[in-house]
Amino acid sequence: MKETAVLERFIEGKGLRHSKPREQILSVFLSIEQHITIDELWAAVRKKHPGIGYATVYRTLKLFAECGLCSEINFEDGTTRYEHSYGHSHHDHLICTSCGKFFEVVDSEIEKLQERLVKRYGFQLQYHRMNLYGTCRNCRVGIDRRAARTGVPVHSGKGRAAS
Amino acid sequence: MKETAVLERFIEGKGLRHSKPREQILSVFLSIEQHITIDELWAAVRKKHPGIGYATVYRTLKLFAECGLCSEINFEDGTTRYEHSYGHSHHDHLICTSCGKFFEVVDSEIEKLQERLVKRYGFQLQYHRMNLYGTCRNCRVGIDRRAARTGVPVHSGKGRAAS
DNA sequence: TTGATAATGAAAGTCATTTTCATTAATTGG
DNA sequence: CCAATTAATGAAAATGACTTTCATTATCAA
Ligand SMILES: [Mn+2]
Ligand SMILES: [Mn+2]
Ligand SMILES: [Zn+2]
Ligand SMILES: [Zn+2]
Repeated sequence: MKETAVLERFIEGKGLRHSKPREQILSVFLSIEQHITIDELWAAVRKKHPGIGYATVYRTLKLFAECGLCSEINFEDGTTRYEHSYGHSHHDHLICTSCGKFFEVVDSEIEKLQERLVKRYGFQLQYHRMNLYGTCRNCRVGIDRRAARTGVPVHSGKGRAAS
Repeated sequence: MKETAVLERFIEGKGLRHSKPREQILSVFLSIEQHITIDELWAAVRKKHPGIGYATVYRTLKLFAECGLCSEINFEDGTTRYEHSYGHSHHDHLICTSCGKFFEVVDSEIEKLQERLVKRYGFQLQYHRMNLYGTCRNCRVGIDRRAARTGVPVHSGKGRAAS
């Protein structure tokens, strides 16, 4: 099913009303393949549809989340981001703490072990969030160069996750 | 080394000053084995030491984080929590979405696979955050009972993590 | 004891949401 | 099509969790 159809069905199913702003926001949202903040999406939406207000983007994104078109992600930087979720399967994130570059990753073995882990505690897993923070190869080159200049090594060695 | 000593050394090392509020906050913080919010800690601190202000608790917690006495955690509920980190090794969290009960967990196999995963992308892991959300056994009993009464099944079956 | 200055408490400021409310726009029964 | 009903919207105000400011207090080295 197409995303617009997903939205329409959801709206009808809940006795809500169709509206232009929602269609326009969906169209712009789908055109951007990113982990986008409300402000960023609002800016993009306004370029094509100047009248639309922040609150409408905000409310519409919540609606999209409800009908499975998007999901919220949190990289602990103080603002929520949204990503497409319809037709996109589950994935986790690998984020460079230096330049912000990220990858979407899945490791099926880890996913299996997560199931095993929660079962040990009598839990039934609903969802999980796994963010791996580190430095990408590019940034390490820069860091090493700086370290060579200053004589101060910046990263410690093996770098096993802590805290 | 004792936690108070960790704090003292850090303070001396940075040329800061000892102060009663910091000692008092540390003492109360250490007495509470929880994932506590600033407000909760402030409330607990004020019971014993009424004069202490929110800002001081806030600043002191940041200080503790700097010297490794506590670390921040984020359960995506809008407020940051703090947990003891001195003498506590890395762990992840298993959280019941129904009652809020949680477990601190570690799966060494997962930790190894995380290393392997990031290497594939040329990253050097610094730290990670893994939160597993689900329903605990107790809550499922309640849910099943409700379902039996209403005839509406609440959880779907296998329940593999999504989103 | 004293001067320099770090620490503190109260209050004000930020900033990302979240809600309110008057107005606009879908929907629906005539 | 038309009017009544009420959901949706935009602008602005309100929230809430931090963060910072600033006048005052407490430390501490000399
Ligand atoms: Mn993603
Ligand atoms: Mn913990
Ligand atoms: Zn990078
Ligand atoms: Zn529970």
